[in-house]
Amino acid sequence: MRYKPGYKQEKRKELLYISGQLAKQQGFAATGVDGFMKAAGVTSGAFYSHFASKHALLKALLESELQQSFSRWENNPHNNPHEWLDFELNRYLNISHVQHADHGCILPALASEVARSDIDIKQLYQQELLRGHALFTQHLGSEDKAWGVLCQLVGAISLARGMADENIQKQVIESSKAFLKASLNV
Amino acid sequence: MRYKPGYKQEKRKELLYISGQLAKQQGFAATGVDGFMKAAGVTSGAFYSHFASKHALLKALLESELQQSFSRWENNPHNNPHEWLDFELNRYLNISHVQHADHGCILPALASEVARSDIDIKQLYQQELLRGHALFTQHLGSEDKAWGVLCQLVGAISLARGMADENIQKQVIESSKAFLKASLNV
DNA sequence: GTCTATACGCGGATAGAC
DNA sequence: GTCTATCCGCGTATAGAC
Repeated sequence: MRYKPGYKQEKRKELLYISGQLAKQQGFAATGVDGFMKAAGVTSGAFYSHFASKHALLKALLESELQQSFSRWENNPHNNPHEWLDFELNRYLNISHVQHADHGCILPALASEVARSDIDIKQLYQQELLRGHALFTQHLGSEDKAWGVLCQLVGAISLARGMADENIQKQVIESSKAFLKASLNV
Repeated sequence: MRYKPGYKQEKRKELLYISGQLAKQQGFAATGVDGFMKAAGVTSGAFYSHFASKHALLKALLESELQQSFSRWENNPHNNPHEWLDFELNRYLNISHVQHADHGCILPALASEVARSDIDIKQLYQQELLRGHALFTQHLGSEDKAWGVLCQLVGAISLARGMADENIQKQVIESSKAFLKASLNV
């Protein structure tokens, strides 16, 4: 065998990482298989030895990215609710997240593409998001607040990314952050 | 002349209306010029006598749809802040809006496509959204609250649309609504 | 496992008849 | 103003050599 055992698994992870960046930046549907693979330094022919179809890539991508998001939330080092929330808000609602979608959360980047996908994509998405919601509920002490914060985070980044001026982008996320802090007396 | 004067303008409005529904449902980039025109009962050749390019259609679409959203907010019949907000929340955050994107607000449907568009699209988007923000500020008495509510509305619909089960969709928007009502003591 | 080459369809846009 | 026909590039996916 010309390739080490375990090579394929590592290569797959690498492809997912690079494709994830590109999908978040340019959109998943808008990027061709050629584009994804060119960014990873291989050709489109190689793609199909890792994924059955482009649809399969989207599913693997969502799973990988949502699990990473969950991990980040889980690894928040703070314990008391106030500090925990503050840490998340500062990490999520900042100008760098608005301007560099490729290194950001997949939720605001691909929400509308998931909304237009078929049922198995939505089920995966829902399942992972419910895990996130449970974690937020645990820290915020309320299911409503947990959804409220999640929706606010996604909405703020989504809206800010459409703005032409950086100052307006900042205004949106800073207002959103202030609104959340005032709303959650935790 | 075989066509009445004013015909072209009316036809353009009709094309915008139908294209808007399709763009919100399927995505703008994902729908071809053929698709838009087929829905309107004409062929792709006719398209180019109304719009210079597909890009020009997106711009016209955003302008038309955002002005409609603004009009809806403006025509809210209530005057006192509490009733005004209640009316908006009930209109925006309901299961029908989640499930029928084609008749809904353009913000959650095309936010990510605007984020990936060029500067003149973003400038138009920003300009119209700032008008909306000013209106919300006027009724809520706070710029932070106005952005907070706008972000929450967009985020809630965006997240809910990715959910596989209707019950979870309802949970998201009802929680979001409850969160907003609790946060805004207007 | 990755490469090149290729089949085949769809996308945006234009030309010319009516 | 709208139609049909068409150019050309890009997209997904497959076949076969290495």
